[in-house]
Amino acid sequence: MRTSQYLLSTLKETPANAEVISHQLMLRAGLVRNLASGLYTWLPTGLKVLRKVENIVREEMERAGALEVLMPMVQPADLWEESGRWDDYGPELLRLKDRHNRPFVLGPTHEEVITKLVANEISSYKQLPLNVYQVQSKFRDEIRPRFGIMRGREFLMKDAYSFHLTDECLEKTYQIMFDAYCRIFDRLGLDYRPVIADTGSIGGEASHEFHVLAESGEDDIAFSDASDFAANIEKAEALAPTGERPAATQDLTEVSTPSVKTIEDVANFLKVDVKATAKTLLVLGEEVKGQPTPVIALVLRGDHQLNEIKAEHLPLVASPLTFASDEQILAAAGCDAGSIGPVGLNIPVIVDRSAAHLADFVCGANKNDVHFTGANWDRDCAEYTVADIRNVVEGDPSPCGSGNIIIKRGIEVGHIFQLGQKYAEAMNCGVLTEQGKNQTLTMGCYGIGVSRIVAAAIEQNHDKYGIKWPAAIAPYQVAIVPMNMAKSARVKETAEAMYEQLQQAGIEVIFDDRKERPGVMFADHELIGTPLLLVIGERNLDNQELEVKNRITGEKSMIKIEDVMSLFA
RNA sequence: CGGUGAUUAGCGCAGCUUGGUAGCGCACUUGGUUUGGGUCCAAGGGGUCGCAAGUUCGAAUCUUGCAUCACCGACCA
Repeated sequence: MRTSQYLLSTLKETPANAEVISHQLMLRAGLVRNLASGLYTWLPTGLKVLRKVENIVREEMERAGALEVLMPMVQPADLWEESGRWDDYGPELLRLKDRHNRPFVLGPTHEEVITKLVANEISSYKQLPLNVYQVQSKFRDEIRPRFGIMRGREFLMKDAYSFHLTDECLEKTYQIMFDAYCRIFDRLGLDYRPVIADTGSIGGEASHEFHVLAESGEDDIAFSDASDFAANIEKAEALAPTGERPAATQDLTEVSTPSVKTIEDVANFLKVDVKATAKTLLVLGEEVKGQPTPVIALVLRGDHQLNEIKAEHLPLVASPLTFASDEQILAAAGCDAGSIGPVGLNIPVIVDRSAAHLADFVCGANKNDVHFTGANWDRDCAEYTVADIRNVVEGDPSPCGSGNIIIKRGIEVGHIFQLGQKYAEAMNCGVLTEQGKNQTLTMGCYGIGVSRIVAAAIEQNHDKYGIKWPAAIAPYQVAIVPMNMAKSARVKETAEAMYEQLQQAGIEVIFDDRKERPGVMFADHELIGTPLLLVIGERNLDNQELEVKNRITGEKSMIKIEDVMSLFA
């Protein structure tokens, strides 16, 4: 490609509303342009990268035995009613109507469509297992799109779905896909980790996420410092403290704590360690028909934070997790938030394992501006259950039994699930077995955020000059940068010949034939991140040499013109 | 959904306090100059000042409403 015939679209200045480095560089290098919140146009350079990622994903899917299909983005609402997700999915699901006033959705994912298809197409166990995938645009009406391509509303996703007669067969395919995902991220040249994950709104049993490690990631990942253990913090188990709970030594005592609200304030005011306090959060319980909404108390050690995912998985607690309103708090506890405690509370109390290990602790007294000191479980509050409801923190013992927890940020670029029969059952998707009996299929599903990978790759590979693409996804492998081509016939001839030769060899080459000064060309190609620059200048032509600059290592070297092709061997 | 801030040329911004019909840098066009790290000079083109209403002889500027965009928060006991 000649730059004179190309849409280079680089920017010198960083657009004001781009926050993270990948978003800034994608705009400056002319990869994407914003259309509206969370919606982007891919420019030629960006699209080349996107397609490369897509092709690597596609090759590995084919190698894993998955079959490519393409499903519609617009899906009839009744499919979603059949699966139950019309009600469950929430406002991220964009709903719309056609001219006949029939309801549709813009697909955020395709379990319904594929399960319906398989229910219609597959009728015998002999056709199983089946694994199909597509690379297609998804639409999720995100509450807050941000970080450019990273959390857009419309984005490119590879989604695969597998269908099986037995759980054993599903597990086998799950492992094949797990391995395929590792190969994909290896080939992409990314620093990534597979982590144990929660299944979220998709539903199902076993699940792993694949995270690209980066400071700007939106997820916290808990690692063990002594083993391979890695889990999304949503899922990382906080173990109970070891040993017996210390015995009570203090009497339960009311203390006045006027206008002291937060747990830090209480600890400071009473001159105790936050770790010796318990905080009590009121959330809504699971509705029982014909009765007022129940309120549940969750008790945590003062320095710990509630894990909403763990909490909403508890049978008593409503899902999604909803905090009680001020009125509901007053009705249930007889005081305002800030003075609630488990002692004498007349609602179900669920205590985190660490909070349950406290003795002589500080907590609210269910009277405004009053707290207890010297509170003790069983003696002062007998009715409670213990559960793991907090986030792990650095230094906690790892749930794998070896080492301690460290926490890093990650960008979720892949997620695989063992779904089980949730959709197959709802959509009546089954086959005849060898014994001639109808059997519901069991499913797996496997997603990769193709467009998000482009942003994640930049987060991991950049410097102050711009993007440093891993070779596998660089838009061009090499750039020809001629010095003063307009004046030097020799430079022009050499550059043109080099361009011709590289093109003939099938190498993706961008030839900067603009009438620009060298600095402009260098800056542009460094911004775009082309891995190799061939600098052709008058001063080296007497020796039949040109300069090779490596964008990744920064190394410069001279090479004979006749030897250039050896760079691509 | 809550909070904060922004909206003036493709991009980055000034002008607004104190109302008089819009400016700077980059980018773009033309001519010249320069040519191994974002040259320099000159001349140009491009804006319903987010939208709507109001105040006023007169509104980018003051008032009100709305919209859009961004960031933070949605963990508060």
